[in-house]
Amino acid sequence: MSSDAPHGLDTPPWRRVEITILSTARDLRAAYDHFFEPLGLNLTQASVIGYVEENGPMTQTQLAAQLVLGRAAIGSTVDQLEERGLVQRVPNPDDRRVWLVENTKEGAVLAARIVAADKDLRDRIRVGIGPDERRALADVLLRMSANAQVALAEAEQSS
Amino acid sequence: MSSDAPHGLDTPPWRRVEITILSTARDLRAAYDHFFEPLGLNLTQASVIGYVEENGPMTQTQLAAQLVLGRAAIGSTVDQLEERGLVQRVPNPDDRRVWLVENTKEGAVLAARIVAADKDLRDRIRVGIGPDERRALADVLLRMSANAQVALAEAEQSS
DNA sequence: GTCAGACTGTATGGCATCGTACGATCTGAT
DNA sequence: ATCAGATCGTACGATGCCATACAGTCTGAC
Repeated sequence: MSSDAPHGLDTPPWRRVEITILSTARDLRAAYDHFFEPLGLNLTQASVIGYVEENGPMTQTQLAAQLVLGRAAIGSTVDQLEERGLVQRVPNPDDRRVWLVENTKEGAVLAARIVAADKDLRDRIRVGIGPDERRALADVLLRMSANAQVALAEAEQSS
Repeated sequence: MSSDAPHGLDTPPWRRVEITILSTARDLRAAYDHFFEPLGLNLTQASVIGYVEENGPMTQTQLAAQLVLGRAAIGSTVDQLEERGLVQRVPNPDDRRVWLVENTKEGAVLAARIVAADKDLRDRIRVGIGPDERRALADVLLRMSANAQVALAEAEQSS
């Protein structure tokens, strides 16, 4: 959260929704990273462990799709987690291109604490925001995302 | 926008609003960057020129506050723009700590094209999204931002 | 006046993610 | 059986931003 230029409710920074989305994203990331810091994790790392714990072993591409990140980003995240023994890559005999990422025992233990910290922060972030508002929020965001992707594709094509 | 793991409406990626915000932010940035690419600018650079053109010369700290970025980020952006002769730092006799950032003639010329491209893309991104929805969106985002900042401050304090 | 504290811009190092290119592997059409 | 094309994970360089620390400058209290 840009501590230099805090961006509170009192001083709506700019009328442009787009800027607000970008800065909110930064604030969220900062908050999550700090909440996971006692566990020695950042948001992405925690998400990987949490997601694998919840849904079982899966390939990196599947993880990337679910967390909406590129394959490269997931790859390096798994590297970090593997180095710390929280996650392991298991070969898949059916498809030798891929790994199945699964939590180690240590990772599974940590996952419980991740879920707890995650729920704690999520509840804090959602204070005063109802489920209907969150649904509307996600809905509009997804539409904007889709619009942005269409615009991007057209721009790339015409160049 | 993670071209590896596109994140369309058909496949809602994860139920978590927070992830959606982060990925939408990336999509928006990608779209803006590509739209400004013919001008040789990225989103931040274009915003600086556009904002200065609209509101007159201002200090870097003011710019940072308005664009919701840190002072360092603005500083390096102004560096880049100054190098290209689009912007200049004018000393302020009343306060020798600060510069007034203003557009050069060349910058002002470019500003017109920036505003046009900006409006074009903004219209595309807002297709199917009414002003009321945008207001609600910004409102909820700002509240989430504020909540995140509170949570962050408490986390830092307790550590 | 003076001086502690606040503020401005800069320098530096770090981090998460992207885009692209690559070799390895799978798949489907022929 | 083969082979072109798609897909997987990885490597590499680039980018945008942050946090921190710093020196110069202003400001307000005494």
